[in-house]
Amino acid sequence: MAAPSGKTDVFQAIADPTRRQLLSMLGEREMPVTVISGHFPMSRTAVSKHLRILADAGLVKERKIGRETRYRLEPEPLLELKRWLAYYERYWDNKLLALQRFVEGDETDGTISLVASEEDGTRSAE
Amino acid sequence: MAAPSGKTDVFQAIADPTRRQLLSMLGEREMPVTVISGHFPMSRTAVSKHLRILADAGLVKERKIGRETRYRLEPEPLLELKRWLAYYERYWDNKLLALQRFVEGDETDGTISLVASEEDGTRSAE
DNA sequence: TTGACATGAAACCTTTTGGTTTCATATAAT
DNA sequence: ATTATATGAAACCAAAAGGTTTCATGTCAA
Repeated sequence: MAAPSGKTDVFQAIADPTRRQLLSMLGEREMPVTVISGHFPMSRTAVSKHLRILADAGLVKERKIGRETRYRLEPEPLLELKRWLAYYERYWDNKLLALQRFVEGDETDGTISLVASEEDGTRSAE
Repeated sequence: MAAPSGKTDVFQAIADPTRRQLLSMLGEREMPVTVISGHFPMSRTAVSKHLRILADAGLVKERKIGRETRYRLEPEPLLELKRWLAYYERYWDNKLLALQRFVEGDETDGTISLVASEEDGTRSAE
């Protein structure tokens, strides 16, 4: 499960479904490893390794209390994801996209005409 | 690079930096494989496989024109990511979070008192 | 002080990933 | 008709990922 190396990328960190579940679970409340791993079908050690990866990505913070280590969500690194995603917002209100495809459609064999996207039934010139 | 199997998860798809770069490149304009791969330090075949993964995730659409295949961005699946991320917005304007940590911070002696989760009834107050 | 918890580190194993090279096929160009 | 281009499929490979089991260490409870 990834060398315990430092600094994992946030995209990488959230790629795994188990880790996403961990995040949502730790968002609710801070929890020690044993309790956390009780919710998963894998060994405690495996969960522990996932937690390390999340920690390396800064998505989770640990805090020792007596003999147990509690983990909690640290949402800040998700902002990077948010920023990345923000770039693509421009494609959702798809005026730009429609225009772009119109232009591209032009320099081909003509088979493609500008069929607009699903939610824009208005405009399907032919 | 993943068996050419069907249906790749979008989180998985964007985990790879090369694939993220592909997305941004194909957002600009539709392009054939050879041109695309010219921008990457790896073989054309490798790029082609990345494109297949993106296509499996629905993030990219292909269209054959003569002997070439052109790829373009299909942003729609990113909405899943957006929705996922939206859940964590609540942690950024962190009133809730602050309160939660205050309560948790109270039981630093290791005795878990009242904070019992839905499913871990096992460890309730004593 | 002895024993039971909680946890991480190590070593190990199997499957997936990201990449390569070689080959086959379809279309274009001469 | 023949050759060149564009691309995907196959077979192969090394490294990373996701797990497991075993062991060591630190802390709490009797």
